[in-house]
Amino acid sequence: MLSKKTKYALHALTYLGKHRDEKTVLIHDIAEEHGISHKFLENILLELKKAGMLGSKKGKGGGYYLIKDPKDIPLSKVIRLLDGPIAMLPCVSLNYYEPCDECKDEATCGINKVMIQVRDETLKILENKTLADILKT
Amino acid sequence: MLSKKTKYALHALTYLGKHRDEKTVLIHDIAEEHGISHKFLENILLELKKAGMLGSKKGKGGGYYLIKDPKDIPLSKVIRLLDGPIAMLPCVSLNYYEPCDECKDEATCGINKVMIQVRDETLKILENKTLADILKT
DNA sequence: ATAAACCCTATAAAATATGTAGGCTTTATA
DNA sequence: TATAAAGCCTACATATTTTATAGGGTTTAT
Repeated sequence: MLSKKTKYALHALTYLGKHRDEKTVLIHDIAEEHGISHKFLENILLELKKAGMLGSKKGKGGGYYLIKDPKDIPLSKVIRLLDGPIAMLPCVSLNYYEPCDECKDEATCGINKVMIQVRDETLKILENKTLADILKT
Repeated sequence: MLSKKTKYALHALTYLGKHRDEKTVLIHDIAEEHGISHKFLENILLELKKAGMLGSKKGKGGGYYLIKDPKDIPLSKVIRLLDGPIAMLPCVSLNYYEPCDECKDEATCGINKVMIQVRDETLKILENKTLADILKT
């Protein structure tokens, strides 16, 4: 399951996407809209900023804004940033690969094979669906 | 990511599948083969038994054995039993549905829509792939 | 000068996952 | 029939991760 961090990030991005006409949006407003702790969300937005998805303006009258076109923010990127691996096993993760301790031989592991399939089908969706798709509805 | 519990369960089932010729298999042997704590695995096998996948024989000379044909044990069943929901969000889980706290309206939530797709593609694999498929390799 | 707002790091609290302990019951067999 | 082997069961302990909070720093409009 996605962590709250990731869910909050997705909601925040959605909110920002819906308010692109405004110059900036306050953390406070996003937090209130979705009943999220202000400070917790602050950390999340900071991460999104560091990852190059958001820009910010400091000081009075400041706030956050989308720095990219929503269609250029794939959901996979958001999830990986906040949650880490998308794959169900470390041994099939493309971005966070690690061998499984309990596995004797990856090459002949049937579990590995199935989870590669799951990973590929999942990524097929999450790398192609973007913030723009979420904003449509 | 799958929990160790689930991974251990899958490995244990695989082991049992590979030793169907023997009447029973000891927890000890499975634990040793994969470097798993004996007592932890004991709890897991008990769950698998209660779920009707395994049978056991008590007392001296006892042990566990597969009670079903491997092709009748879909991976989705094992994962759901040990890990719970397969879906990425509670609001799209078929077996463990719950609304998301931070979501204002599920019907118009774009995140929800995408995650339904991911769920469906994932289940298409995990409900059709069985222990038998894992045993093949 | 002041207040509003983001920036940053550290810590605390809560939840979950992982692992242990220990006694109980069942059963083969010497 | 005593013994040892093996699963059954429940509760507890530990470790890890997630979620949240705290508090001061920096920037900027007015």
